[in-house]
Amino acid sequence: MAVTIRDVARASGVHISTVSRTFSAPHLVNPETRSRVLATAEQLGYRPNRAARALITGRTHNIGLIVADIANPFFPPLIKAAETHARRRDYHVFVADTDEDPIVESDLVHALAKQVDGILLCSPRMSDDQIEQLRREVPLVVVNRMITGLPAVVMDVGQGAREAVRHLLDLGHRHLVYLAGPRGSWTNREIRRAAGATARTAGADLTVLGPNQPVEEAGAAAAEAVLATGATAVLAYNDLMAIGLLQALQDRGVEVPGQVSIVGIDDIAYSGLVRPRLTTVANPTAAAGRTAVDMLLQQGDDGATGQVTLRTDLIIRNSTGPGPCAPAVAFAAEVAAHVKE
Amino acid sequence: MAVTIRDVARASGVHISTVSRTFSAPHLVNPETRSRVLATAEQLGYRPNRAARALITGRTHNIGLIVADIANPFFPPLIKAAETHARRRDYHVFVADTDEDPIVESDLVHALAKQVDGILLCSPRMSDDQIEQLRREVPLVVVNRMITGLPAVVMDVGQGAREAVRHLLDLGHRHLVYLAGPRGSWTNREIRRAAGATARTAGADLTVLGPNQPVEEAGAAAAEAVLATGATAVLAYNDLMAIGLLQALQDRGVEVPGQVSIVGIDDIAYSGLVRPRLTTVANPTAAAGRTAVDMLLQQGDDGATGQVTLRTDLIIRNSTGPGPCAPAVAFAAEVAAHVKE
DNA sequence: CTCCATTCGGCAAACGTTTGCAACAGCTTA
DNA sequence: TAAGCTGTTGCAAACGTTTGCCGAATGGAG
Repeated sequence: MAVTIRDVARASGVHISTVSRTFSAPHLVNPETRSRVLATAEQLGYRPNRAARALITGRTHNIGLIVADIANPFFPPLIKAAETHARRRDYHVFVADTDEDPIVESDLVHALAKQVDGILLCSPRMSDDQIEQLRREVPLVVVNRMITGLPAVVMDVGQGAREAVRHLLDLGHRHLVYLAGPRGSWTNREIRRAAGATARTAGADLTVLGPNQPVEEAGAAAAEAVLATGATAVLAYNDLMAIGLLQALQDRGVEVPGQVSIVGIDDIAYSGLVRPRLTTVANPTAAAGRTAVDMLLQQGDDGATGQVTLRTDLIIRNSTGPGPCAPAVAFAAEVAAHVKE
Repeated sequence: MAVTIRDVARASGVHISTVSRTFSAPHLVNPETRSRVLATAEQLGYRPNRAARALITGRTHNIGLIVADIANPFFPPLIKAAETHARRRDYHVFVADTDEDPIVESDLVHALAKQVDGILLCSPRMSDDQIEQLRREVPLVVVNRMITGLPAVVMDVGQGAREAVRHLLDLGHRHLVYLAGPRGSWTNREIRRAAGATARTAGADLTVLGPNQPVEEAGAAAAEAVLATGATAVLAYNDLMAIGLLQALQDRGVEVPGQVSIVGIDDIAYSGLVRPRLTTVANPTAAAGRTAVDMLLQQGDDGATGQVTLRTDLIIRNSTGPGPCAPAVAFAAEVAAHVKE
């Protein structure tokens, strides 16, 4: 059916091993022979069969990429970057979607394990233990989760959350809400901790609302609860929820940022589309995808299991504005300036 | 290293062929033996090696999914649906991104051909000839493109465009713009043709602006050109461009839909987020993904090469409003009503 | 008790590669 | 001139499965 190494060998009058070497170890074959083989291969339209190659070398040149939800706009840039980067290194990428379900996640790792050289686990919802377990089956790199001893690339969302809270504090907000993300999310815990600590240090209140599914609807559904807390500023687990909340508040006649300020996280492509434009913490998702691929591919060579942290950036747009204590804050700043003199 | 069929055979005291049959043809093995084998397999953590299986059966149980741009919000729902659907049928999905480049597209098909049982080509940018060519290398199903003799699932964007134009006409617009999509896009040609015909029949003007990359920036960049035409309504190749245009117009102080009406196509998740909410043609992308997978998997069985057309729906939101001839249209409608009586 | 059909399981070839080993030619070196 | 390289090629085993074929065992019919 398909043209194999054997056909090429016959057509160019050499042994199949020579053809094989022409492709996998060119320096071992005479340049003249090589070009002859290459020519006939080209002419016959020969393409090496990766399955056969994988069988003997044990390397499939495939990697798996498991995400919670392909349709969540946080992931596509990461997927795209990872895929493009992997392809440049001659790897193909299986993409799979767990629908936020840890069971599916674990099943997927098993199912993919034999077909790939490694798996990128993005924002996993499994327990640390489970991940440790799976790790013995197949090389793993986790994204957006820190597990000791496991190679990981995380976006420093804690730093971003701190900056965001400080920004709100500086604006004169004293009572904040953290609109939490899904149970099992490492990112969620990080944000919560960082935001809580920053608020506490400043003597401000932070109410946590959640857990929630990381989708727009959850943000919208939380509107009442947010208003009930009496808080004047909200940090949301992600932009999707922030946008949902933003629109639900607007529908209720609540002004943003007039009455309530909102900060999202991720800087998805559409956070700049809503009005007011969303203040948010930008995540370097594309860089994360590329870095994760690199780490996965290097893992084979040495046993290096680094953990890379990528910095995040607060992007101040128009969904945040002065809070009730803005005058006091301004006064304090002035005093501080005088003291400095 | 990994546990193979041989290990299971040894551990359960049967021949490897029996183990193989236990998995691939259970009815051929004694229930008692079968459960024993299953038990040891489970205990040893045996997972069949798909590469080896593929080598002998010729079926990889993988499919390829090639899209122009993963980060374009049109695709993720399609990818997600296809992946989930495929997995339910025990297939894994390679996802690849061509960056709108027909060369990359063709290379990708070649590269993937030997590793998959078929490829889903979504919104391909190649020429019909090239696709016909590739088709002989690997089973293909194209999405959003109609090529005679080739299995395809298309969303009836022509119908959607007609509805959209009629909607604008009914609102009293007489001079429309079609903000075209990328060269090589079948969808683009369809929309253009349908919109042009509908406008012409009604004696209205339709100016085509393009081709353009199907991204927000292109929509924004077209703002001046749109205004220069003097048109009062715009149909855009996709929501991304429509949104870009919408915001660029607003930035220039042009009221939407007061001065210019805008209709998008796709109904991406974020078309409802902008203000005014975007009137758009909803595409059943998830259904398309599932259908395409089904067609691809059936293709092996029989040689059926159907072409499925999925209907689209005009969703009227707030980016479209009355045009300059609204009174005349209303009068005509009234006359028509009287005539009917 | 014999014969036949049926069920089950073993044997071995095959899938398309890679790769260690050996063979050979043509050199260089001593 | 012998010995030893170096560069190039062929040979054959191996990777983990599937599957056509065959033989053994079992049970029922006659």
